Amino acid sequence: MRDVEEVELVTSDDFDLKKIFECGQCFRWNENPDGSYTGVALGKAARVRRDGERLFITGTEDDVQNLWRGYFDLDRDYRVLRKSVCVDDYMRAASDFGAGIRILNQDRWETLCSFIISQCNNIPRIKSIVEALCRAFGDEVELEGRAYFTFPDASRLASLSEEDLAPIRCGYRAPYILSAARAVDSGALDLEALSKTDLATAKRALMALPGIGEKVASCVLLFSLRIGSAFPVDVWMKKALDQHYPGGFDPAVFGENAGLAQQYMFYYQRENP
DNA sequence: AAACAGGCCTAAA
DNA sequence: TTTAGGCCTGTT
Repeated sequence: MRDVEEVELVTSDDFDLKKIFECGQCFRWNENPDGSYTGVALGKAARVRRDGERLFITGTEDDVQNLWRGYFDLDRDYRVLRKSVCVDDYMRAASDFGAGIRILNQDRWETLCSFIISQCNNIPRIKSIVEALCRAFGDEVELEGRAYFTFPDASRLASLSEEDLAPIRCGYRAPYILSAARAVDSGALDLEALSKTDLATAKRALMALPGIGEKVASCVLLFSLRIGSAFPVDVWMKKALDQHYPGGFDPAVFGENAGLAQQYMFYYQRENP
């Protein structure tokens, strides 16, 4: 294995690789035996590792400035954000426990497609379907002598048939993927434009597509459109809310940080069932 | 073997 | 407006 160029990521305190990659927001990063993570995002394969307090990622300084800085949301101070969601004892505990989580700014189309796949599936299967999709239709990229595959563009999938998707074994989600791909490819659904609108507008536009409901739409808003008030509620979140807010709950108390509050609640619930 | 998994859709009250 | 059942597939 030849030496791979690597640069240091400068971060604030709240940056925990395990929590960031395993709090349910992404599906393409995997832990290595040494505790580093390898994954593919934004068209690049990369490995991220911790060395004490320091953090390194393969690639160039340009990659950090142009890709990873935004992807890892490095320009926001999560210690401040974390404090802002401590509205009660429960949230204090949850955000304490989840300290280190950051909300990634992921590719919009990849996020939409991945969360369509996520419905009624467990994480291992979501990951295996996404991986199969990339292997079949993405571009090959190399890292440390190994081949990885980028997430295929909407335009690449738009021309496919359900039969073409059969090998990835995504079941009844195949037509949903294709219709979303065609909507994005044709411009009927402009994800970048939606990222400049508000929660209600963006959510409505996404939910107009078949196979995209409240939950999937909310994940897309939060994880790729930078709409921080989005508050995805899945089965884990339902449990958490029933348990801690039996009288009902309005995420508006968190304002623009509702999504981050959701991540803390979700992670706390999953790790302490 | 039958139930279930990080939803969504449709039909029916 | 809310609720039940079905849906591809893989795993337990």
